[in-house]
Amino acid sequence: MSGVMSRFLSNATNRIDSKGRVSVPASFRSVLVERGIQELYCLQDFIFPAISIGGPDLLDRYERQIASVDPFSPEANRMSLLVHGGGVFMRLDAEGRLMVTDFIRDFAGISTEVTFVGRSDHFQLWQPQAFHEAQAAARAGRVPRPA
Amino acid sequence: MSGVMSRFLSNATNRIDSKGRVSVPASFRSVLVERGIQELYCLQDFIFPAISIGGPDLLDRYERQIASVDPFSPEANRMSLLVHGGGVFMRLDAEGRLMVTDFIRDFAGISTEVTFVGRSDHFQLWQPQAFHEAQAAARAGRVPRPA
DNA sequence: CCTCTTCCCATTGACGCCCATGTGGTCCCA
DNA sequence: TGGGACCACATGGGCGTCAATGGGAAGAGG
Repeated sequence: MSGVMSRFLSNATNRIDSKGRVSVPASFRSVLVERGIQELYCLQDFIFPAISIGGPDLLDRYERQIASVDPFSPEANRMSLLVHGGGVFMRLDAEGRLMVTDFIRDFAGISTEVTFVGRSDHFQLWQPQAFHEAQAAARAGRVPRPA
Repeated sequence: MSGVMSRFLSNATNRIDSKGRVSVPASFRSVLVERGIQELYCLQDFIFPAISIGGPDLLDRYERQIASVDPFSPEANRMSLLVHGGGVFMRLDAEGRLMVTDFIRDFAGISTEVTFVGRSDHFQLWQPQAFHEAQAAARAGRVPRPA
């Protein structure tokens, strides 16, 4: 069971409440539990107007990439600006909700609803219509336009 | 808990008050406590218009970097000028605020608001708009890929 | 004597923690 | 097979706590 279930799949759209919270889909939450993920690392996607969310290992992978070049080089400085300066740790509340901060709203263009999209080892937050359009574009075989 | 959190991550923008003080984000302050950092070493970033802040170990790392290049090169000369001639020690007040001196204002172009940017082992002070532009530019460049 | 700094306290708004409600779906049983 | 109890999950909101901010007053230094 755990083998198949322990990855983020499919998508779901939930509403943001008056306090700016949104429920993470239960199927995603169970994956987080199976993977032992308690701290969520959130990062602006490099291509799409979406927020990528995963465990601390997601950050580790980017840091290994940064470590592979000269740490004082402009290249490392630039990557750190994105990965460290643009990333945030968050945690869910007791009911499995997360705060939709301005950081998320502004970058993803989210206002009242959030679409959760599974990406196997992590998941993403999208503005619902933007997700549908990106998916339609992908289905048509065209190259999606970056933000 | 402390393992994951004990690095500077994400960004936040705070206001400078009439006395020229600004609150360091609580998440950054807790990292300073975990690392036992009481004296803050501040210097100009080599690439961006930003002030880098960390513990005394930050100075050590920069000195090692200078030592690793030809000591008579223009590059080493320039770095030494910034690190030794431009660096300054500061401490926070009881409420966790720091004074925004002219040294900081002039170099970073800061006037009324400061953006704190996490850089893992240190953090930086940016003029808010400049930070957003630098991040957008970094994202538009070559994309870091997870290992 | 005046200015700049440091220490202290007040305010307020945001966030975390908690419990309540509603709704859709499922399972059981008549 | 239709009805009803039950349950999981999404959602709503109260309330206490803490961070960010503002400003007064005492102290140091020119």
